[in-house]
Formats: sequence, structure tokens, C-alpha cells
Amino acid sequence: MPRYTVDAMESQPPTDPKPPMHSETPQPEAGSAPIATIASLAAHEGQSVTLRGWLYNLRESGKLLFPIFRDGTGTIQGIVPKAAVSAEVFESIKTLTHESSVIVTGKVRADKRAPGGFELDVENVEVVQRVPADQPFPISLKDHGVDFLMEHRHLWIRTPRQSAILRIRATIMRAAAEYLDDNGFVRTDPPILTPAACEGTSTLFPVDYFGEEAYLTQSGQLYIESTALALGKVYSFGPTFRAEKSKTRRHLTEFWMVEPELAYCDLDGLMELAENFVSHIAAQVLERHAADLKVIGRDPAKLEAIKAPFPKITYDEAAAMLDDAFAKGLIENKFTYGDDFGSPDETYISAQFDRPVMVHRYPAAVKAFYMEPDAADPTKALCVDVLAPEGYGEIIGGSQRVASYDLLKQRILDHGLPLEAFQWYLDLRKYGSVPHAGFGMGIERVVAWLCGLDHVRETIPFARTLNRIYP
RNA sequence: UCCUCAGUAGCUCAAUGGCAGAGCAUUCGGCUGUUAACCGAAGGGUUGUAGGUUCGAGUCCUACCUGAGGAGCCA
Repeated sequence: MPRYTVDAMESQPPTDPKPPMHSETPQPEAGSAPIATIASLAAHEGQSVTLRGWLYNLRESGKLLFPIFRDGTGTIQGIVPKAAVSAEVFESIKTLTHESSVIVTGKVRADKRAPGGFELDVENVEVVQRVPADQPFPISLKDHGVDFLMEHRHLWIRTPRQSAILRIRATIMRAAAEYLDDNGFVRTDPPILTPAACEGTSTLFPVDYFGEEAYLTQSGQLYIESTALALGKVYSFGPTFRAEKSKTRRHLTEFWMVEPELAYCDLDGLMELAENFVSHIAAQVLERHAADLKVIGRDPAKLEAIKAPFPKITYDEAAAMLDDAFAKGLIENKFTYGDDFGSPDETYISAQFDRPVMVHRYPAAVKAFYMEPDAADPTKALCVDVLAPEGYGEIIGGSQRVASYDLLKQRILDHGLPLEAFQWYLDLRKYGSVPHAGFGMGIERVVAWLCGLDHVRETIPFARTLNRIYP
């Protein structure tokens, strides 16, 4: 039997020398133009470069061709006068079809007429694969319907707007991880296959686990509570699954969540983390994606406003705002005190602020069993929802967790949950329980909000929604 | 699960109960600065499915299918 020691270790051996992050791009042959990306063309003004990409569009005017190339980093228009190239090359470009893959050589030239400031005087085009003309690329430059685009998502992502969104998504995920990594958090990802519901049983995807019923995780929270008590500050970052039959612009059945969890942390500390965390992410998007924000038509001023501290109001204050709004006829439905906020309620509350608003201390009765009651008013839970502006709704939900063994056990029983499934979770309160807190942030809602999108299905490469699991 | 809306050419959409149309895409022709280029021509249809009303249905009625976005629930 292998044995595992838990003895304290001496300091760790030095780490290996840093391996390269990625392989080098193939070196060009001697004498040929260096390989460049479209995003970096400004550094090559006046030089001949080689671009490797695809034909995005082709316009022509008599004996002038205007092919637009894309390479994943951007687009650039080439110009091909008939007299400038051989008859074979001219004809080859003239008959190019949308999305044919090409290796282009040309000289970079600044031009005021070009949207990006540069054009490419094309010298040669090597066609890697020509899209057959009788089976053209299905995504045209004109409008398409949602159904058609989602059915062709694998091709839709090639369009400039979708590519820009995916680049911003990557930065948002990177900035989230980076903030936590730089602030002493240890990434501890929980399992995706889980034996029982975290909070209930109705919203999970069941899977067959060698004849036993298991579920896809709907939150790693319970697991990272245990890693937090082991490592102090931890986070998880991964996909989560909800089988809810929600059909709205804010819902996916599979989405990504980042969940920090901290030992020795209370609700105030958690809220401070949340606002700094979100501010850092917004700042990174602004810093790295001016061009992409322009492509998607997002006003950077909306992101510039996202700076800590965020406004913080209690549930009671939010409820009073809704009552006031109803009295003035600003919202349709009267809010019932004690209920959770509905989607229109959240939209109204968040619309009163230019940055995310933090609503804390909801009635314990409408919140999850693991939330710590407020000592000052035990009918309230020490929890916080962060509502994004512009109607994007809840992007973060978090709380201080119940620290007492007896109270947590009672809560599990009160919620009709099977005690045996939570035995390990109760252990956390048996062995060195401390005040601890954490939150979960839905990546897709943050992407939709920061990008100003009207639907989360554009925020993830392949969205999984109620009626769609293809492609 | 409920409510609302939609389904016509490859795509986006027109068509008072009376001949099935346009733009884009594709093919052919024209144009030396186009910016979703433009101009001319051609090909392209089981109007989601099944019934029904009618002299006649893309259009009206019934059921079903598919999709959309809103509620609930959530991030």
C-alpha cells in the first residue's frame, strides 16, 4: 500500500527553469518577408511582411482588387492593382472565395483612408485552401437570425465582433485569476462530478457514475470551504451546470464561475474583496481592449466608471427603494417585503447607480441554508448580491458561512436535506471552525455586461442553452 | 411549467383571401480607391408539419413541431 505523509516538509526544491510559454513561430526562409500579425502591423510600416490568415471580404473596381484579410488578431485591407502582380496571382486573388485560407505577402503602408490606419500592398498570395464557390461560407456580411448563427456557431466565431468578444472574455478570466493569484489565493478546483446536490436537487444534470447516480456540479462552494480551511485563501475557477429551464438572455445551462473563499473573513471583508476584484477586471479590459471595444461598439466610459468603492445598501433599503418606485409609478409590480427580488426589481435597483451596487443582508428565509445569520438581526443573512448596471442583473452572490456545527446541522434538517450527504461538510464545523466567507461570480454575465451585449450566448465559444447543444 | 411572438429562395425579409417577390450570397459581364462598394444579367421555391374553411389559402381556423424572449429560479 502506498503511504502518504502529512509531515511538514523542508522548503521546496527549486523549481525547474522556466519553460517557454509557447513554441516559436516558424522562422521565415532567408530572404522572404518576416511573419507578422495584423495587430502588430504598425511596427512594420514600410516593410514587406507575411500574414497567415483568411480572406474576410473581397471588393473589386475594374483592375483593382481590395481583399480584406483577417488572421485572428484583426483585419487589414490589401490592394492589388492588376499591373502590380503577375496575371496568375491577380486571377487567383480575383476568384478567391470568402474564408479561403491564404498566406499573404505585402508591404505595410500607412493610409488615412484605412479604418485601422494601414493597408497592405499585396505582392503575393499563396492559397492554402480555396473554399468551393458552389458551397460558399454561410456567414455573410449581412444580417442573420439568431437561430442560423447559433446553428453555425463554429463559423460565426470567425467574424470580427465575435472574435473581439472572445478575446475580451479571455482577458476577464485572466484578470480574475491574476487578481486572486496576486493576493495570496490558492487555486483549488473542486470536482465536477458530485455525489449530491449542494443546495437542492431539482436543478442538476444527472450522470450515470458506474451504475450510481451522480450529478454535474452546480457550485464548488462546499468543497472550497474545506480547501479554505486547509489553505486560508482559495478559489475555484471552472464550469458549472444548471438544469433549470430558464430561457432568458442571462441564462446558460453550462457556465463558468470563479469562486473565492476565505477563512477568517466576514461579510465586510468579502464585500471589499468583491469590489476590488470587479474593479481590477474592468480596468484590465479597458487597458487591453480599446480596439476590441470599438469593434463591438462599447462605450469605454461605462467601464471607466467601474471603480471601488461600490455603493452598498441593505435589503431593507433596497425594498424601500422599490416601494418608493411603485408609489411613483416607476415599476409595475408592488414588491412584497420578505421576498427575494425578481428580475425587474433588480433591474430597477441597479439602474439607480452607474457602477455595480452591493445589496446585503437579505431575509434568511429566502437564502441558502449555509449562510450565517446576522447577530444584530437573526432573521437576516450575512449575504451580498452584486447587481451590475444596465439591467445585467446579479453577477456575484456571496455570503459569510454558518460557522456553528449545531446551527448548520439544524439548517440542513430544516431544508429537508439528507444529513448523511453533508457529514463531511459538517466536519468543517467540528474541527477548527472559523468565520469564513466567499462568493461566486458568473463569468458570462460579466462578459455580457462589460461588452454591453444583449445576450450571454455570445460570451462563450459554444453556448449551452435550454434548446441547444449543437454544435 | 406559464405567457407572448415568429417560421416564405442558401441568408435577411416583402406579398388586401386572387400570377411566389426584393436585397444579399452564387455564376457571367462592367468599372483604377472600394469601405456590408456599385451597375447590368442569369440560375435559385413542397411558403415548418398534418388537417380544415373557401371557387380559390403564404394569408383564415384547429392541432402539432421548431425557434425566440419574458416570468418563475438563478450566476
